[in-house]
This record gives sequence, structure tokens and C-alpha cells, in this order.
Amino acid sequence: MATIKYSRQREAIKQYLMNTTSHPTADMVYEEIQKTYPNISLGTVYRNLNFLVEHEEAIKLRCDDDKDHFDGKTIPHSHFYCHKCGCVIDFDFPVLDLEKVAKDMDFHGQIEASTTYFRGICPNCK
Amino acid sequence: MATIKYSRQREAIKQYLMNTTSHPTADMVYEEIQKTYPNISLGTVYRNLNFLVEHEEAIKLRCDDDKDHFDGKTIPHSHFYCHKCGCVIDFDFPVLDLEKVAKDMDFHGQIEASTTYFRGICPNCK
DNA sequence: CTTTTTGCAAATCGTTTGCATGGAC
DNA sequence: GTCCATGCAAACGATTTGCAAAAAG
Repeated sequence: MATIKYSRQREAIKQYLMNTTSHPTADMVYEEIQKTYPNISLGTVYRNLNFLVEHEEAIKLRCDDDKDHFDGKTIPHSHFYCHKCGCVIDFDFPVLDLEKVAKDMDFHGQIEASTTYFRGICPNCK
Repeated sequence: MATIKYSRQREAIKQYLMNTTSHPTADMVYEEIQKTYPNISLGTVYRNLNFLVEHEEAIKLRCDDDKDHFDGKTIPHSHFYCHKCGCVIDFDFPVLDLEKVAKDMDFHGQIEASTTYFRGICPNCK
């Protein structure tokens, strides 16, 4: 039913996310894309970010700063949040074997995903 | 400088958090405390929840539902979020040795804390 | 009497949404 | 021509804040 049509704004956002590791917020994406599309609106940025997340072309990440951060790297991985500068760093902590975890913990629900969130001071701030 | 004065509202909130494992949101705390203090305001609930978090008598937990949940259990532990019923379950996944993690990952910042967040369907919903 | 905490209401801030217009196909 | 995506501005919902009054010490 829902046919997807091309949009340059969406494509630009997708490319930007794929080519950065900075885990930008919607605001940061907005400012970046404005350089190329000065008329883009924040609503469009949000709509497309959510579109990309729904289509598994991006990940939404909630941090201690109360803002959503977006990540073009969609394979499961963990993050480090620096509470001094606010940066977010990919942290390739070994992915857990969820079935094994459920069995070990005698958990009778269904674990679909897990992420470990690290917090501290990044190498630059230290 | 900042002398702390007793308040029954704060005490009631603290007791409630210590005696539940339901990880209530501010709204849920508000409704509960209203049973005893019908005139309490949501602002007071928020102020006290933040007070408790700052004084390490509670933990603030951001979930996929865009609301903060509060937990009276302050020792490091992980959580499971059910995306079907929205419940949050304590998940006593082994705590990581942060120094070891930093060394293993060759990370030159300072890791102060970590939590693993699990997501899926809880035993009740399954 | 002084300082903290409260209740209330207004303000804030990130995010979402309705609607008329523009672009994709 | 038909829908989907956009820009704009208004709406939303969770949380915070300013202020005068009440409570603690």
C-alpha cells in the first residue's frame, strides 16, 4: 500500500548518517542538511529520521542528555556517553548471546535485543 | 550551605520507591502519593524524584517509552523493558568489571558506569 | 525569624502533527 | 493525475521553573 517515493532530503540525511560516527541529534542533522537544502524544515528532518529508523537504516539512541541521537550503523553495538562533552562513541563491546543469557538467568520471556550503555569521560576530555 | 529539611511528601516518595519493583514513572508516583497527600502537586513529585536521584537514593532510567522511570534500587543492575505491556523488570545481569573492559577494549577514557538494557517480551505477555 | 519545601500555573524543550503546496512517478 | 513528501506553524507531552504561601528548624 504505502509506496515509497524518492526524496533528496531523505537521501541526504541517510548519506550524512552513514558517513559520520558522531551520533548527531535531530538538531545537528538539521543544521548539517541546511547547508545543502536551506529550506528544509525540522519537521522533515524528524519525519525522515523516524522513517530511516523504521526501515532499519538507522538507530535511535536515547542518552543522558534527554535528546535522541541517531546512528547510521545499524548492526548491534554498544555506546559510550561522555557526560563532560556530551559526545557519543561507538563501543564495540562483544554482543551478548541472548538465548544463552535468557537460559543462564532463567528468564522466561523473550529477549529480542540488548545494548550496553557506558558512561564516563572520553579520551579527549580526560 | 544547603541545609536539607524534612518533608513528609519526600519521605513518602522515598518509601514508595523502596518498596516497589515496578519502576514507576513520575505520573505513577504522583497518583500513588496522592492517595495519602491529595494536595501534592506533580511539580513536587518531580522535584523530589530529582532530589533523590541526586542524593543517590534512587535511579533514573530512560526507557523506550520516552518517559523517565524511577528505581529505588540504587546498586548497579540491568533492566528489561517489555515493549508489549511497557513493564520494566530488574535484570540482575552480572556487573561488568569496568577497568577490565577499558583495558580489553583499549579505551583510554574513564568508564564510570555501565548498564545493559534488554528489550523484548516479558514472561507475562508471552 | 530564617531557610527550605510546597502547590499552582506558566514556561520550556524536544518531538509530532495537520494542512496546503510541491515533487515523484 | 495520483499519491507521497515537504515546509510551515501550531500542538503535544514530559519535565522544569517562578513565585507567593506553608512548613521545618
